[in-house]
Amino acid sequence: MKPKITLKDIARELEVSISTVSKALKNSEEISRDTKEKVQAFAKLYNYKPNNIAISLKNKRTKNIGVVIPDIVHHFFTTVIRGIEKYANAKGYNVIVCLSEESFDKEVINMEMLANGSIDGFIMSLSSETQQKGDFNHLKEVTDQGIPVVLFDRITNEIDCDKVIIDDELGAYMATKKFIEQGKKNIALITTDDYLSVSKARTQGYLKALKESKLGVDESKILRMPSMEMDEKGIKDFFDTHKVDAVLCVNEIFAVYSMRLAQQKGLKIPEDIAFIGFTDGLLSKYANPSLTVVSQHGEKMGEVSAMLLIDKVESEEEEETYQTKILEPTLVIRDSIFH
Amino acid sequence: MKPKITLKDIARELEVSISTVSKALKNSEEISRDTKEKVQAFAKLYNYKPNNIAISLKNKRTKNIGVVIPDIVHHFFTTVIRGIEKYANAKGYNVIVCLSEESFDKEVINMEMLANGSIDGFIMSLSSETQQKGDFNHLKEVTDQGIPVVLFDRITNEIDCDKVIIDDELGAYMATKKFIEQGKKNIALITTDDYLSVSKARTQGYLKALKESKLGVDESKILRMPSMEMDEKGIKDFFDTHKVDAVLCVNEIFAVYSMRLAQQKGLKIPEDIAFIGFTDGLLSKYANPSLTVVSQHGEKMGEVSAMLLIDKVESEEEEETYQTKILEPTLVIRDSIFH
DNA sequence: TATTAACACGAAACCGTTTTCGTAATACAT
DNA sequence: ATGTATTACGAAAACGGTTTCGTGTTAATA
Repeated sequence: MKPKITLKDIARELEVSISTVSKALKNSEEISRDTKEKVQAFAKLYNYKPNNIAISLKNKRTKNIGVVIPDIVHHFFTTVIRGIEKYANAKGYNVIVCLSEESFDKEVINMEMLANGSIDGFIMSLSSETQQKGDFNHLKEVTDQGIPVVLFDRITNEIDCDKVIIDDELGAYMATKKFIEQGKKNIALITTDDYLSVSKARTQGYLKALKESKLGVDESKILRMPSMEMDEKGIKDFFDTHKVDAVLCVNEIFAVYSMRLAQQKGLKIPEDIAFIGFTDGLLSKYANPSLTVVSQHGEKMGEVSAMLLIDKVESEEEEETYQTKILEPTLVIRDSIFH
Repeated sequence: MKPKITLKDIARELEVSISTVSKALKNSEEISRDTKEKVQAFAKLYNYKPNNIAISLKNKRTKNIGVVIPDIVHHFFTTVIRGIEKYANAKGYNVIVCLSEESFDKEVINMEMLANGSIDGFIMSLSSETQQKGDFNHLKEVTDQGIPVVLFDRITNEIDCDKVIIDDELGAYMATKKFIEQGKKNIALITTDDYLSVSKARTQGYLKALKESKLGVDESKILRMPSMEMDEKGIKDFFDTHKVDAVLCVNEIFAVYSMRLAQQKGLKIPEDIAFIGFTDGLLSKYANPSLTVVSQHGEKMGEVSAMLLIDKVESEEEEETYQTKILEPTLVIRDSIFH
């Protein structure tokens, strides 16, 4: 056991003052060549590394960023984290991940834990419960304290801060349009309740495309699930009672599961029924047939979020100007539709 | 903007000393009823929360744990993180996640960043490069400094610390045995080079089961990929040149991709060819047919790791006794084999 | 030789807490 | 009236750094 060595230790051993050691290690002009060499050699020998906590306390900067997300097992969020990590690490920041698990209370608790000095800023995506409740006081408190926040994907307009989203409406619009172009007539949508900002936007895109076409909207072809969680029975019932030849799903799990149901009914994909999902995850790529998806570019989203946050954290002036970056979704064509 | 309030602020406003405020907030017996009430009311009114960084510096405890893993997009690791989060959060700890991305250098850099006071201990799974190099000095340095480390899944015997693994050999043994019982004669293994501790153990389990049976080992039926990364061509070539009726894969991606290849050749699963993978992820569950897997119980692994680590962190005596927890793998039977 | 500038370093404050120890003021016993 | 407990609080050190400012010594200048 060789415990960490401190400035004080070096100062004692070398019989100089702590300030001299500190300056010598920073190569300050104030210190003589001799002393600097002596101190630096000693520090190197004993592998001196400054204590991050002490520096944080002094600088009031932790070089940590807090990420609060609903879930980590969903592929989309993991790619976002990867993007955040990538950018943040390159800038010398660490990432503290907290999971709200779609719970409002956990989101609040996690934010409070981190807001007391542990982090320089937040990157977050709201839990479904928070979006449902519409209570954003915990966010307001944090921004009021001058802690920068970046919201991504699941955002709210009630908080003034930087935001990063993809154009969910456009994504759904593109997908639906694709179905229409390919001659599909009965296009279903499997989504969730509108309290989830992304589901709402996607539903709008779907509706928009249908309204623009001669097909028109048939509300009965929209299945609204209570949450993003899988409900096998709900989907099964829907397929047993509705005849459709194309399905747009707000995530990939709904889509892949639906594909399996269709196959069990003996339907051919994409001839009899075609599928498009959201989120370009492993599931879509390795499904059988592979699933066409609207890619949300999670990694890019993470990078952009981290960039916005770190810019704010490191900018001296506290400008009160916020931007919303809207990323373009792209359609990744695979075997679940014609091509 | 209302910035955070400190003890000093309260002391100034109430015209008492900082120590009195500190004690009053802790309900110390030393302080009179009146003063305590006054201070506590004031603190509540201005929403005083102690600064974590200052407390960390004082206590030499951060209540942060560092998690260094090769990748976050793999389902297994995300479930482990979730398990860690769950336990750690319940104990009041935050989780700092760093990704090595299978790179030795990144692993070293991340550990060094965190080891200088940012965390109370590490939970990690080694990068493939680290296992390949066999260089564990960065781990040794950390443990030498008295920072507790828990290794999970991808471990090494060269470091004395707590470890959590599943019995990979047993898992592979169980899976192979299952194939044999079901009458499969040509059982292939798709694995990686042996430098990955888990692949090595799984290969041993596979070999053991075959040796025990009358089938015996046929080395040509083992495909060793250079890494856990997908190499579509490698697998395709293997299937084009080998006739097999059962395949054990060390991860789910290899398995799901192999299943698709088999289906493209017109083979029936599981009649003509059966599949078992490792890692019980979304992919296995939603594959078509669904994939039988050896479950690694990632979440449990995370919980156990966090428990071991926090126990060490919070124990006063620095016992030099380490344990290795070996979790039992379980076979999750799905449609890719008979049942 | 007296004055000044440059150099090299140390003392001390500070970041926000916790905690030990000392002490003034009061109450009580003798 | 004197001595002793008890109460209620404050001063100060400590955690490990950074940074400002002051100062003694030497060297250069007038």
